[in-house]
Amino acid sequence: MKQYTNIELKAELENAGIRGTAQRIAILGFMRENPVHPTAEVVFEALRDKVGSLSLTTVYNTLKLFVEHGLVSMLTIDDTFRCFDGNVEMHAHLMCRNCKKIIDMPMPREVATFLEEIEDFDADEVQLYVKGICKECKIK
Amino acid sequence: MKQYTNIELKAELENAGIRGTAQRIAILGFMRENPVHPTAEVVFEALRDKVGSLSLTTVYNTLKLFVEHGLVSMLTIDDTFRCFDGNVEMHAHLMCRNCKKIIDMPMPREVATFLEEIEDFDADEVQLYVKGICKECKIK
DNA sequence: ATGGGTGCAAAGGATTTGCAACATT
DNA sequence: AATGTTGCAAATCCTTTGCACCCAT
Repeated sequence: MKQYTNIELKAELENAGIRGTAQRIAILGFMRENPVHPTAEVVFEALRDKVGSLSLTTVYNTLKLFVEHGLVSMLTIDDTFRCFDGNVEMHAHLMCRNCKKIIDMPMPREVATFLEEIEDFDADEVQLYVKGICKECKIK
Repeated sequence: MKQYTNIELKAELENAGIRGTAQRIAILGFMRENPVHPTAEVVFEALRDKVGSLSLTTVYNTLKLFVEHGLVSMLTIDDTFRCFDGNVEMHAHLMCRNCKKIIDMPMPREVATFLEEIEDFDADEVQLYVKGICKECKIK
């Protein structure tokens, strides 16, 4: 997994037009380096001991800010939790109904074409969500 | 818009394995006859004066029950509201970020193929969500 | 010193749950 | 009678907000 330096992360934040504070660098670093789909709570628990000072409020506010600046995306695949994705490239998601694991998949090519063909609508985001049961849960 | 008789609605409920009470018939009728994507609150406001007795709690519980029995589907296109769709055929949704209107679209054919090709995962639902700005909001 | 950032505590809001009354078989 | 259904009120949970303090420029 690619590692990012604080310098790189700070530059990315400033390129996006926001200040590179310690909390933001830590949160962006976590999102970039971990190919998971964490909730704000998960990000907070992962970083609370690694960052000098960090509150759950800041994680919520920061992730929201990151979404507004296109640094991360928000997934609404499940109505019971809100999670985030540090990979903003267009891709699809599978979610296991049993273990709630979210798996990345390439987006079918035709979806990009579909987007371009939509009339009378300025699309800026597309999400393809598939739900079902993953292999591990099926075995049990 | 197709009209449904109470007899038809009751039969549909009973086919799904649940009792056809007055509240359920009214809610299912509303979902079938209105090609909108209402929240529980909207369904409640639309029916509260038309049904002898109806509570918001019952609307919540009933829509949840309907989803479990495949009578309606739940959309998670927006993280700030949960809405439902009386059309359970596979199709895509566009949502305007400004007016929050949700528009139905045919699902790109390749998505069905994509579903079949997924390995090690038993898919049972797919949602394609597109967000952007609708024509009416763009004009303003 | 000024504007933005953080974090605590409190508020907010949507949804669910406990439970008693009610309806249906 | 027994079981399922409804609806009120209360509880719950996630997220946002108000505000005082802090930091960086």
